[in-house]
Amino acid sequence: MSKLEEIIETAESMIRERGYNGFSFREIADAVGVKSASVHYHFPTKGDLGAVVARAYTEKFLLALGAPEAAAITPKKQIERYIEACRYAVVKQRKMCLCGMLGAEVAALPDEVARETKIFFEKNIEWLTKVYARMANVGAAGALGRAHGAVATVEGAMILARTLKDVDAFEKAVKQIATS
Amino acid sequence: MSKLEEIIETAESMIRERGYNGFSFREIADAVGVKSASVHYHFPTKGDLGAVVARAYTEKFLLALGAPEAAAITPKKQIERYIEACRYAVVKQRKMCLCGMLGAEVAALPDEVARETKIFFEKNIEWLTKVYARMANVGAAGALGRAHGAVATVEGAMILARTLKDVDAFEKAVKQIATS
DNA sequence: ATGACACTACCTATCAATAGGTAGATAAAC
DNA sequence: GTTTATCTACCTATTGATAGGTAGTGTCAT
Repeated sequence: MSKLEEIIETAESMIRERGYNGFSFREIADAVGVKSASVHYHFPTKGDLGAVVARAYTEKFLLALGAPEAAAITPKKQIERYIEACRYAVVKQRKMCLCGMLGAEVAALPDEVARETKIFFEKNIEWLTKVYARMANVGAAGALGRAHGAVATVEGAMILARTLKDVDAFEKAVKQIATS
Repeated sequence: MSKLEEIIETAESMIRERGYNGFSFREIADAVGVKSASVHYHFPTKGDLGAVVARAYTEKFLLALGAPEAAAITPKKQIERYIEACRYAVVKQRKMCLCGMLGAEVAALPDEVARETKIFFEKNIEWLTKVYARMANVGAAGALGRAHGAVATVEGAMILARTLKDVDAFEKAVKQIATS
């Protein structure tokens, strides 16, 4: 892996653990094994780095979800897949969702980072809305509402699990979306 | 209002806007009209301040909710009151829930602040579980699950509304808890 | 094939600003 | 005359960021 990729990966990990204001160029440089000036070479400002990390995360996340209109898989299974992606983040990686973290801190972010964070949620809602719309008993407005509810619940469930130091809190919280 | 009270109030406001790592003693001092050394007089360390702010917030929040076993009010109305408290925070005050913010950043917090944040969620879940348990069609396990789901959804809904700059996203997201 | 040049990705060294925190003086209140 | 709440002044560490140097790689006209 190139130093550039290592920087992005390390930054993602640090933001997901301690937030945007919880890491520094020097910490990333130390973790990667370069000097902080080299991080600035790739990303002139902290906002540049944050925006690239957020965009890469969004892309990776959506790729893992697959196409929302995939006929080979039931919508219910797709919702379970969505939850599974977040479960992996909080249970296995023991970290927040990157954009859940950035979303909480949104008022403290440079514009370009806030913009990418917003896009993450817009695309999540778009994906979930399409999936819910495929369900038999759900109308257009209902799908949109359920999509908002699902994103919110999953993000909140991650906060809950980490704060309570109890991964089962995540399971309890998301059970509603999975079974509805 | 005493300077001490002003410091606590200002700290709460700043944490809810930009997070624990998003404010400094000097900013609080400037906002209150004292010197940063005077803030240190009341709160020797940042952790001391954070812990007091979190504890005060929890107390205030629970007081606004009232007793969970209040027979004069239906459980459904109590859930609506819970949502209303959070709606006020995000729609009127345009800020995160203090402990939603701290919960996201929990890995970056001093122990004493993380502890108070955890207590906030434990008490929220306790309150909601008691309320849900009063509902006719809900068992003990169901009440606990619904309580976790409600806290998570509400916290996530606040993140969503702020990031999307759309207060209606909060309404869409919490609609599920209100009508279930 | 070779020398000149430019580009990439790092480096050293440094900057001004800000961070959390401390020591000790002061002035009013009890 | 002790306590309370503030102040001035300062400390060390860290922050995001910049300037300028360097080693290795590739390109290209001669």
